Amino acid sequence: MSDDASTAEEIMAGVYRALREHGYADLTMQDIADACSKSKSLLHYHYDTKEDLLVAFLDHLITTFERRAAAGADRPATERLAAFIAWFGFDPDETDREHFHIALLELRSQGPFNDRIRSRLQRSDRVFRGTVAEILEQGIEEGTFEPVDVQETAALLVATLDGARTRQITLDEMDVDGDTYTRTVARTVIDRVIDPMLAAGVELPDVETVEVLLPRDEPVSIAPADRMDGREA
Amino acid sequence: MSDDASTAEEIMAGVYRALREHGYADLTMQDIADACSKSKSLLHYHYDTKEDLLVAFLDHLITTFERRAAAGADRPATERLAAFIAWFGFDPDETDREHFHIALLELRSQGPFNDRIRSRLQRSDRVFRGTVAEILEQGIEEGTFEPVDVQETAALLVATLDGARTRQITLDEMDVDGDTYTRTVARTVIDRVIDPMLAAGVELPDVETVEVLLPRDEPVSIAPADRMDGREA
Amino acid sequence: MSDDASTAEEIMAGVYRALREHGYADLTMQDIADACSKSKSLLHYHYDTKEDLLVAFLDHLITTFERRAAAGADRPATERLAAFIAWFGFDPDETDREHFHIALLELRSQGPFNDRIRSRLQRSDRVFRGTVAEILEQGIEEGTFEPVDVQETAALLVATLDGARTRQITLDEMDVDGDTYTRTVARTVIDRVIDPMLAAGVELPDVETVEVLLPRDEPVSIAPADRMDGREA
Amino acid sequence: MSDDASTAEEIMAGVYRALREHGYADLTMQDIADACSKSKSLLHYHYDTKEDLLVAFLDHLITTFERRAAAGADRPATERLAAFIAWFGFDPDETDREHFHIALLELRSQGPFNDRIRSRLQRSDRVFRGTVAEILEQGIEEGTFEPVDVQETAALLVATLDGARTRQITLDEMDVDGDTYTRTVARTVIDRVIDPMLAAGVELPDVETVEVLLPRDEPVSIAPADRMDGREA
DNA sequence: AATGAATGAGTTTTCATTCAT
DNA sequence: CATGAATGAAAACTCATTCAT
Repeated sequence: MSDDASTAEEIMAGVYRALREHGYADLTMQDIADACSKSKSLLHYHYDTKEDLLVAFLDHLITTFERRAAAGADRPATERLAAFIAWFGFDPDETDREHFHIALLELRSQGPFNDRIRSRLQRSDRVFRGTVAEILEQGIEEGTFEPVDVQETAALLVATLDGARTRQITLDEMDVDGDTYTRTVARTVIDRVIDPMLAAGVELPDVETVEVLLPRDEPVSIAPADRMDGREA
Repeated sequence: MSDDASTAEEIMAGVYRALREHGYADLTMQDIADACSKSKSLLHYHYDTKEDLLVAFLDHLITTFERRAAAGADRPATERLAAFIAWFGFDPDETDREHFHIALLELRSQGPFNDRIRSRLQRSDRVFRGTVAEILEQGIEEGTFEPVDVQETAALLVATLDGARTRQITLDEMDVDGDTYTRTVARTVIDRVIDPMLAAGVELPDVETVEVLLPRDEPVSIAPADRMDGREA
Repeated sequence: MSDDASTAEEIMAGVYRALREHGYADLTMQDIADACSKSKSLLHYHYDTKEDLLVAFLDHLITTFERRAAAGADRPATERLAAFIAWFGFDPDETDREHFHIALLELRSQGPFNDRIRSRLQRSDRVFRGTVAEILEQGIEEGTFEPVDVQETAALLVATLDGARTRQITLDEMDVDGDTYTRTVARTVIDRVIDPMLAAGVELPDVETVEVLLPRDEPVSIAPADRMDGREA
Repeated sequence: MSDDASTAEEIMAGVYRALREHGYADLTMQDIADACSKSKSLLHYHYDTKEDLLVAFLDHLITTFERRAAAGADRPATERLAAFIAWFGFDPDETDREHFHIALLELRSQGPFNDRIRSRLQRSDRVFRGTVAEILEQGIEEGTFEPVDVQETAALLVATLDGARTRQITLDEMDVDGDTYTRTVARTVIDRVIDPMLAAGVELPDVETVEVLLPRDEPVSIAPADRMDGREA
């Protein structure tokens, strides 16, 4: 299995790299093949069509995120929230993080036109908002957060952080007062939205130093059944 | 010139329609030609390359927005801000508004890979944030807004509204508690961010009923220089 | 029109040549493009798919035959029948004739698998048998043929001549007693089937010397509407 | 050997089935592999190339026919001739019979382009015509047939029956007066060609009820030498 | 200004074949 | 014997762009 999984993983890594180098619109099977040092034919051996491959990649991307989010579930709510915000904009391994968002942004532009991709984007939205909502609920139970409408707040936070991230990526290096777009917006949303929500005496850990979710390079094994379906019996 | 302008306008309208029907990645010159009932050759007569055409279209899109924003500059700040928010998510002519955002979203995915497009996206960001910042300054001067960091607040509002809009478009009909994503987020941002910013006794006009920017169909003439110059630096 | 028709004609001639050089199974669009000194793209400009092109070609082939058959309709029945038989196996321009049959044979192998091709083959069968049946009826009316079952006889003659022709083509130069397969069979079918059908004193003209249908190279104009449907308006 | 033969037989059966389902032009090794529930690799283990496999299949097809024909050699000539005709068009197990002819028809279209296939088609022609010729000679010796040119008559009969069969297969369900093409033509050829050839008082057994050649399912062992030798001269 | 015809470079996909196991 | 993984070569088809008119 380790060998099989490795091929699938190499392909996923290839999509990842190719996607951020070329963008969705200019992404060719050849680009992906080059990015993982395999042949185009092999990609088609594992995934019937380009779309199948990209859909599998989206699934992979989201599943990876889910596992990372789940991995921090035992920490206090304030730390988890700080980690979530940090993941959007303060990761020291900026490059790696940015690539995740670029990949998602690129595929996102296909949402309005491709049902299969849209259904994955919807899943990713449920995962994002669900994660934040769960953190908020935990905080309210713990007494560290004032009671607020959890769904609305989650929607606001995700929209804001995602919007900031998207703008930063697409505009590249557009700074506000010498800081990145995402950092500026994240700080402001903490000041204006999150701090007022915290119970008296509670403080959000510094998003600059909080440990971001999972260690970055934990291998996420790809279940062959999920996305490998060569044509032969 | 009226005739020239009309052809250019028809082409721009064609790009607009083709872009939301096919998306950037699958947009062909033929799609655009079909959408404006012209021949591919004619598009190439006016714009040397497909990229030239799309860049001209982005310029057109942003200029149109600028004029609309400028047109409301004589209204009070609270009304202007309500109108800006409404433009993102409460326009009764939902379809038309959505198309603007789809068009922008599609081209945005090219930002990281295309300098010419990115420079236009940067301009559009300056226009968006600049408009909000100017409204905030006006409100502070008028005394209807408490003094806040104008740049930060503008960045936050634009990121939030844009993020919500983007998610709504790409996810299509993902609702939060029976409302659209954008509406939910807009209401929440008003509650948590804008209302606390208003001076005592001041109220934001209802975003559901405020008049949204400019009349939608004012013709925006397209300067020939913008579209004929072939490659730019 | 002459110019348009010329392009369509050149393409048809290219299919004709490519088909006999490569056979249906190994026929590529490139083969056809080479055979008419055009680009593959041009073929796709005029015909959306390879299948469309081949279907158009079959239509062209059958229509051409129909016109040739119709052209001899004023001759006496015995002469027409002799000409029909000669067309199958005694044409002095053997090469040209053989190509028609090779083309038909190749496409025929697709009959059981392709509805559109099969419907054309059915049309060609109606034309072949109809032509013979009409000749027989004319002969019976003229009194040169004994009354026979016209449909059955036409079916027999077409099956026999076609079967002989097919075998000759696929076996290549399989001779019976130093004559070609088709010649042998044609002579035998004249002796055993046709001669007994002739009225007393009537003789079938010599199939070796009778004039075969139409002059071979009359241009058959191809109605653009029938088979040209580029995508542009 | 029984096990070896069984694998080879399964493969031959696979070619048979795949050929009639997909046709020669669209026949892939994968189709054949699927049709015999084996892997592509196994096919290549037994036959170096696709062409080798198809040539072996043709050999198999013809050998099978030969054995069937030989098996009836002790019956009277009229019965053998009726059985031969019946085999073309009156077999109660119509489906099975039709598949033989489809398979042959499909490979036949390659005759003009492939020497190895053509040589097998020539062999099949010799077998067919030889069988009929031998029957005719036997009949003449027995005194049931009038003396006729045996070669010519055999050529005529084979061409006619084959031509009818081919048309029926490629046109599918083209009937003449409510009967199948082959039946109509077979009846007519009996009336016009065979009956006049019979000695006075002799009658051809009813082709509808005569026993057709061999029992259909006798296993035909495949000589290993035939299929293992790779390319032949 | 406008178009239809034409093309070259490239795209996804297919497929016979090979190879390691 | 038998298979799954892998690949190179080629297939149909696409598309931005050019050109003659």
